[in-house]
Amino acid sequence: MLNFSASEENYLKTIFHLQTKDNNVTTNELAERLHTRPASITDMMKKLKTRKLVNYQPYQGFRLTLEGKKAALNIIRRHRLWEYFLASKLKFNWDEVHEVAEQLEHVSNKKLIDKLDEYLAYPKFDPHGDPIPDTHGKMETSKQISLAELHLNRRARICYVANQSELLLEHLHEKKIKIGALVIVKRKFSYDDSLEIKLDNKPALTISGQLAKNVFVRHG
Amino acid sequence: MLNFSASEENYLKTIFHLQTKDNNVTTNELAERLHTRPASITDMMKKLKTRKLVNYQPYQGFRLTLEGKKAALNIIRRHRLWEYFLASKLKFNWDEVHEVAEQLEHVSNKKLIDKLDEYLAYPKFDPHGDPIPDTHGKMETSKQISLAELHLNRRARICYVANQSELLLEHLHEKKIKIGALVIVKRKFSYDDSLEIKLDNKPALTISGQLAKNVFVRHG
DNA sequence: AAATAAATTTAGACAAACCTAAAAAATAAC
DNA sequence: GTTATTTTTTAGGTTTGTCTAAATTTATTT
Repeated sequence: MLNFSASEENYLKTIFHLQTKDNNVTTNELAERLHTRPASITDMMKKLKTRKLVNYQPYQGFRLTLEGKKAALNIIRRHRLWEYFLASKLKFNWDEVHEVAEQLEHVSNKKLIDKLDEYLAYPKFDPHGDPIPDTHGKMETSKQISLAELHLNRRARICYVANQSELLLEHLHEKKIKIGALVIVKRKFSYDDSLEIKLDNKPALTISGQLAKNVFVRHG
Repeated sequence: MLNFSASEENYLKTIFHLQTKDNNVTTNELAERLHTRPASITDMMKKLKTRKLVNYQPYQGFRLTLEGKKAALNIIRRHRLWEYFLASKLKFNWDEVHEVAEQLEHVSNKKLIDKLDEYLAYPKFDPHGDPIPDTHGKMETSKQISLAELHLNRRARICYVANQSELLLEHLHEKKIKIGALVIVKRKFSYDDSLEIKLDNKPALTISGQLAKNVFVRHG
């Protein structure tokens, strides 16, 4: 595996997140995301092009080559493994892990990451619900979403609860909402963002938008 | 706590290790230790002086200010905590941890380090037997002695290995001599300074005086 | 299709952290 | 106490990754 500077890694990772099947990443888009200036993007694209990590023709935007994608997935693997570590072992809140992982991800030592992965028992998703690539860059294709984002009548399973305050946990207990339960959203009330859901095919119940935002599910 | 570049941190840490009560650190000394050129040391000393981290008068060598020492201890704390983590949780060999910790130590986030410390149950010594500073820079001072100096039949624990050459480390591995092991010197042969020792109450083995001088223990 | 606006690139500069080669200071040798 | 040697510093240069301002290309209006 080649070696990259922290800067190069941030570019690769961010291009990966921005590029889609049919849309190249643009200079301005990337500049904004990286809190840098368009001129800096152009500079770096030239460099990444000579390293064969991006395809780039002036004024045409850019996308990762296969090699670039491989590198990006490796960086994302590190980031998400550290996020998982921070949340599960060090008891960081899920909304605090990203910032720290941004730094840890640049420590590049294959053995470290593979041993960390093993230590964490090969987790498949990070605390935000994003899939963690394995050593070969392969990962699950589903993403964890909040109950508030779940479409009507789609079957999903509760897999995570964010912001685990005393009050929230008590409320969940009250409503008998548990990790692993099958859930289907039956109605959405845009007036107050509350939802009517069914849990494990039991009678429907209503929950607040507040609550729905903190309960996460995965399709399937 | 102020913010330092990885480079600055390496300088601070290394000055801390080199400076003694009565001897300033010299330019060449530091250059050799950091695998850099003397001219680069001078450059950096000027910078660290304006930041009030070292006392430095041209041609007179340098030493850390109180502020610089505080910073150095913080970096050493990070380094040794990561070493401990790598050895105790990720099952790295104790002779592999240094290299990885050299990278991890530059991730600066107080909460991360304090939570790591807590997670590791506030270890007092790293896998090489060096004491780990606490949040305030305080650490154990207990005197280590070499195995060669240990009295007959006194129980002690192996806590440190000096002169960590490839050969020495390999030899230790061969003899299954590990940090943390309980050791008792059973006989001393003045003919060649070799020793007969017991490790963790397993059958006695013989080691050379050469080796004994490089293996350090702590009573207890 | 010409004019205007927006996006992108080029040109030139800067800071950090290193380098080499030459000069200066301190130390050691005679 | 000069001279020679070693150590340290200065002067000037390089690379990486950033910047601003100006030029250029592409896209949008009218």
